[in-house]
Amino acid sequence: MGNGIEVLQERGFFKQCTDVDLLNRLLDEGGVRFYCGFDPTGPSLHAGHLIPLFAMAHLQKAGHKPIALIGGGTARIGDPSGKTEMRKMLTIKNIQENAEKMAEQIARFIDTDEGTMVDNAEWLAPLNYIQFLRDIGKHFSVNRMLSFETYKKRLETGLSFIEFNYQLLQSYDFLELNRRYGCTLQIGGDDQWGNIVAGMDLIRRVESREVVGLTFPLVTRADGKKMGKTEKGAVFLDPSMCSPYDFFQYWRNVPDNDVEKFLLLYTFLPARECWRLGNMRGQAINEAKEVLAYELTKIVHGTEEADRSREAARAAFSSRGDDLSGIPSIEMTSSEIAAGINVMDLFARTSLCSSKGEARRLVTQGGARINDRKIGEIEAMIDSSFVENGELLLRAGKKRYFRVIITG
RNA sequence: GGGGAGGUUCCCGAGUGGCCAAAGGGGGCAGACUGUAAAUCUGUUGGCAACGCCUUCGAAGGUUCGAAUCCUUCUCUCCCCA
Repeated sequence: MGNGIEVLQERGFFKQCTDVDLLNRLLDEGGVRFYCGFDPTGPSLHAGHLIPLFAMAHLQKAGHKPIALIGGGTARIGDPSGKTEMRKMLTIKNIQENAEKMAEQIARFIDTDEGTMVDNAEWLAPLNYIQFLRDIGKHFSVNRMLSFETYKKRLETGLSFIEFNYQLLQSYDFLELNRRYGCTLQIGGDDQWGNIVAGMDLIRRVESREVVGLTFPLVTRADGKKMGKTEKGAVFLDPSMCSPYDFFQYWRNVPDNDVEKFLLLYTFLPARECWRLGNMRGQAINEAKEVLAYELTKIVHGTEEADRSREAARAAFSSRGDDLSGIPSIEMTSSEIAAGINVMDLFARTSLCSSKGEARRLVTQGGARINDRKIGEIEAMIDSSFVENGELLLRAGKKRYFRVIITG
């Protein structure tokens, strides 16, 4: 078994490292304490967080000890890295709620025994300003900070002092984790490079200890679309914000040229298998996409949901299978449907259309179907005669499905 | 603190009294093509009880028959000076 670094390199997690030789020496010794931060600025982790989660899992499998740092303190500030605008301030209560949800989600990826989940609010919140400036602030050169790309960019659009301080806080986190847990490695997305290097420098100055930083490449899609974005927003890990079926479908529909890369990054399948699947061409690569979607959905939502999603997708798009239960649904009473409901009203009630105007457009343009029957008239009334097997299968366009289950 | 420039629909960005629900681009959605891919082409893109009505152009007032466009106050951002 290797020290973990070759796994990361082989699978595409390796972008930059502050000192590869040192990293190798450290990892060879085994049991390295490493950390990665997650700021609880939203109610759920999303596709963009998957890379660090998988990286942590790989390193843990190689025998190292992860620390998932929840940025309950730093989230009160907002990291300007990679952003062009200031992030709006969140309430402390809000941040705490987010933090709890994120902790649960992170726990799906790493084994969280022995207190490997910490919140930096623990040491950042009680900080004394004057003391912090004396102890930590003196080690930072504004000139140097301004030379960083992230700040340069923000100088054009505006950078508040509070955001400018983010780097000091993240550096202090690294220092604190080094002191408390002997943490010697910080990993993160490449947009964190500046912050990681700053933390490394701080530890060298204050503790005279050498630590290492490693970043992952920022993942992009071959078609230039934003990673993890759907028409309705981000691909969240929280099933109430993005259903397992929709999550599955996002990965099932990834561009051909990304399949191999994503299999390596977002599944635990052996690299050899990823390459094999990624090499498929034409029609055949759909099989590889299904594997990608299935494996990832399984990790995030569990085997049962992954099975249901796959079955539903097969039933909807191919002749294989007939179990559509994995497709998102709402319920409607039989008396309600017996009375009849207008097509537009019906579609507008599902997540297929967000307004009646949108539903009208869908129907007018010929994209609305119920149980495979095209509905082109906006006045059309849907009643019991449309029901099959106790439900209505609504379809918008070629690949968006939704079920209306008739009850009572 | 002084001076200047600005805040427009999901985003960027036109519009400086009626022809403005607001150009253009991006994004989204739909149709054609196809492999539940990409690329391309076409249409469409505030809401609704829809030949009409309502809400939107930083916020609140005001002028006017009529304002995103004019005036007042407030607020936020950027730039220059201190």
